[in-house]
Parts: sequence; C-alpha cells; structure tokens
Amino acid sequence: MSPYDPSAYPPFAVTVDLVVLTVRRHALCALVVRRGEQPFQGRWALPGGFVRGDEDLAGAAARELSEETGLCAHDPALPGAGNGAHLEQLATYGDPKRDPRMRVVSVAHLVLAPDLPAPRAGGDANSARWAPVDEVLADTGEDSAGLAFDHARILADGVERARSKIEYSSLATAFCPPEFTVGELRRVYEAVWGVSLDPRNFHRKVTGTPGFLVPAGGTTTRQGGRPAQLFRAGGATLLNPPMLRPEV
Amino acid sequence: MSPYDPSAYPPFAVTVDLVVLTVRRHALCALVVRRGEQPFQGRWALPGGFVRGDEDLAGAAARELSEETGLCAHDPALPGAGNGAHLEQLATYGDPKRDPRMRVVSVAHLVLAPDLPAPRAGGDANSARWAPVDEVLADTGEDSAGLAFDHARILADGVERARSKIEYSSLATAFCPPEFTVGELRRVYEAVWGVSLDPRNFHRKVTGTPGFLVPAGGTTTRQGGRPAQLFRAGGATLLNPPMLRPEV
DNA sequence: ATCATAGTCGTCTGCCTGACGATAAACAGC
DNA sequence: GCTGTTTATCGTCAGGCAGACGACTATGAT
Repeated sequence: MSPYDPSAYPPFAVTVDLVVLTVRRHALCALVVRRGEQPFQGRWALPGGFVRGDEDLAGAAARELSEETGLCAHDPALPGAGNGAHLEQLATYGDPKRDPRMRVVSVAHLVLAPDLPAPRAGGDANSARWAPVDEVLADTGEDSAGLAFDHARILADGVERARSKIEYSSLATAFCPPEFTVGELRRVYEAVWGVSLDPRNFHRKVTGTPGFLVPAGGTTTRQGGRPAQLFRAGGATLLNPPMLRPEV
Repeated sequence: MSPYDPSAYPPFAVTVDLVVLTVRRHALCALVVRRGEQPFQGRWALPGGFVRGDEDLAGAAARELSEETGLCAHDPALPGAGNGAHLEQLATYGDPKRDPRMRVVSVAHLVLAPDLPAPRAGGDANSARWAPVDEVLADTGEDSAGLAFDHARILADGVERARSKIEYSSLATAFCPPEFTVGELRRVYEAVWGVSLDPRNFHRKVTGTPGFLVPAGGTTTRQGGRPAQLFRAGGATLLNPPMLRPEV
C-alpha cells in the first residue's frame, strides 16, 4: 500500500484529443479525421495525439490543433488577442479498455473556431472533414458508422459544454470572424442550440449586455438585406445576465 | 512524427487528487492531509494517489475517497441513491514540472460531502484535517504555508467549480444530510458563496423551484427558533431558473 | 415600382427578484 | 406566566427583464 511501490503506478500513455467545433452552413460541425492504422482503421475519429515528454497538456493540444488545421490556439488565460481559436480543457477519459492496445488516458480539449475555408490533414484533404455533429452523433451504438474509440462520447460532452457555455459567456463570438454582425452571432446561437431565436429580442439582448459587443464602425451587406452594423467581441467574458436557451 | 514511434509517447504516471469540500461551522472547508514523504514532506496536500492498472479514473477517485474518509462516493451517472457524497471529475493537471520526481499527470476530482464527524487518514487523526478554504488559499505564493505541488491551484479550481455549480444545479443538497431544513440549505449557500442571503426570499425561491426539494414530513428544532420543515433533495438536478449569486 | 430579405426600434404583458413588513413557534431568563 | 430573542414562514410591492409581436428602414432581385 506504500505509494511508492512501483507496481502501484503502472505506466500510462497520455494523449490529447480535440473536439474542434465550428458553424458551417447553419450547422454545428466537428472536425474528424480518418484513421490510417489499426485499430479502427478507416473509421472517423477525433484528431489528437500523444503528449510529448516536455510539453504540458494545453501545449500538446495547441500543437495538435496547429498540425491538423493550421489554427493558432488562443489560450483564454493569456490576454493575447487574436484570430486564434478558443481552446480549453474538456475532460479526461481513462477507461482501462478504451484503447485495446494499451492503457491510454486521453485529456480531451474543446476548440471553438470560426468557419474555415477547408480542413487540412498533412496535405491529405481526403482524410479530414467537417462533419455535422447531429449526423455523427445520430448513429451512436452502430459499429459501422460511429466514431472510433470512445470519441462519440467525447464529442457529445464537448458539444454539451459548448451549448451550455455560450449561455453564460461570450464564447459564441469565438465562432465568428473578428468582425461580425448581430445576425451572424444569432445564427451561431441558433446552430449550436438547434433552435430559432427572435431577431428583435436577440438584438436587444446582445446589444444591451455590457461588454459583450463593441461597435466596429462599418456596416455590411452579406446576406442581401438591409446592411448591418459590424461589431467586435467586447472585453466581457461572463455574461450577466446570461443568454437564455429556450425550452424544448 | 509517426504516432507509433515509442519515443513519442513517453510513460507517464497518472494520479487522482481529491478536492473534498464540506461546510463546517458556517465555513467552506477542504480535506487536507499531511505529507509523510519527500518532496514537500510535512506540508499539507490534497488527498490522492496513483491510478491502478485496472481501474478507471472515477473508480480510483472513489477508492481514494473511501480510504481517506470512509465516504462512499455517489456517481451522479448512476441512479443509485444515497448517503454517498457527490463525486465528479474536475480537471487534469499535467505541467511537466509539477512533480519534481517524474512526469505525473493528475486527474483532479471534486467531492461534495455533508459535515462529517472527523476525518481519518489510516487511523492517524493528526495527519488529516478540515481546513477552511479561505485560510488555505490566503497564503498562496508563500512557500512555508501553502499546499504542496500545484494543489492550491487545484483547490481554487474546485472551489470555483462548486461556487458556480450550486447556482444552476441542486448540488448544494450534497452538503446537507439526507433530511435538512431550508435554513440549513441557506447556510450552505451562504458559506460557499461567502455572502448572506435574505431568508424570506431564499425560502420562497427554493420551495418554489420544482423538483428541488420534497417535503420529508417532520419538523425539527435544531437552532432554538421555530421548528422548521424537513426536506429531502428532489429529483431535479438542474435548477430552472437558477439561484442567483449576489453581486460583490 | 414592387417584392423579398434582413436589420433595428418600440410597446406591452407577465414573471421573477430584491426589499421588507408581519406573523408563528420555539427557547431563555426573570 | 411574561417578555425578549431567535428562527421560520407568509405577504406585499416596485423594478427589471424576457417573450410576443407591430412597425419602420435599407438593401437587392424581378
């Protein structure tokens, strides 16, 4: 029972897995890559990889993100600005049988990114894609179509985290380009929550919450209606009062 | 760069650390144990230990909890009832230098428990105690008094999680015995948040939130005033609308 | 010119919250 | 027994916010 009995702390492999979410064509999408090796060869999986001996967990996640997408992670702890995506730790998965090869503990991270031109996976465009999360999570339990390992569970947890976190934080702006309109922000909420929101009440709410949005000056016509004011994300990270997710 | 290059996944030790919180004498307290070995010998630290080769993370946390306190963890995923304490995963800490001996990744868990008679640590009552979190976290940065390793940071994260989670969930009842009064529940909120709440508005709020409390039948005089109704925790886990934490 | 689309400003009503008065039921001390 | 203290519980009232929805504005399409 001595805590220094070597048999008491068997070696583990530690990986990071990434739940990279974005909003594309009014749908919440996750980045998935096709596995090239056993096990689960040919199946879709979340991007990820092993943590190296000299890097911390967030660093490993940022490196994997950069390798898979070219995105620059933006650690919310740092005041650094940016076009970088939001990155935060999600949860850790360590079931002894989650990887048939060996004992692997995976520290999942959540990344929220604006809509990107196209995913890249080491130049092989065919092996990475944005998959609508509803489709990916629909066939949970079926062995043929679901994600590899326990990645469906991880993805579901990441989606749930994103859905709840945009309620009380300004994180929805992480899905938007640096300058955006109120309508674009509303479509983010609608896509992530899977609901439709009243444009008038939404506009009143977000423009009335102090620190959420700051006017960027110009106006834009991107959708063919009346031009809309452009905004940037304000300094506030916590929304008070929060956005209310409609029932049902 | 091959993901199967053995040098790319160096072995890690994986531990679980526990942030065990309770409310004692109107103060939020955390369980801390005195370290018997180097490094940080003699310093206070969070309870924890190595994950065994055949157990999952929640199982390791429940085992450590049982060993340190005799508490039976109550996994919120299971419908099992209980006097067991609430246990949930908190976050994972993996800085390469967080343990000077070797590369250790620690999966911290949060435990919320009712006030217990006394902590025990393998029979040595002197090596475990309930420490008010305000005191423990007050001397952050001082090398002599703070917790070992990065445990002050872990504790702060756990406290923050508890503070925010009792806003929108019924988790505050985890700090109460199976049957409790509205006043006792209010004192939990006051201790965790460090504020004082209006008893009348609090009573209206908690008794009016569906599923939060169910009457247990009897009444009790525990504090010397008018007898209070006894309640049990209701089935609801998410409070809608949430409790509002006062400003300041 | 007319229509369709999207954005923005107001109004109204109901609900919730915070502030706080009032009553009820126990105990302590005289 | 009476009074003061403590705690619990019920009510009232005003202000604020959210949902429902009407009205107007500014663009592009036909």
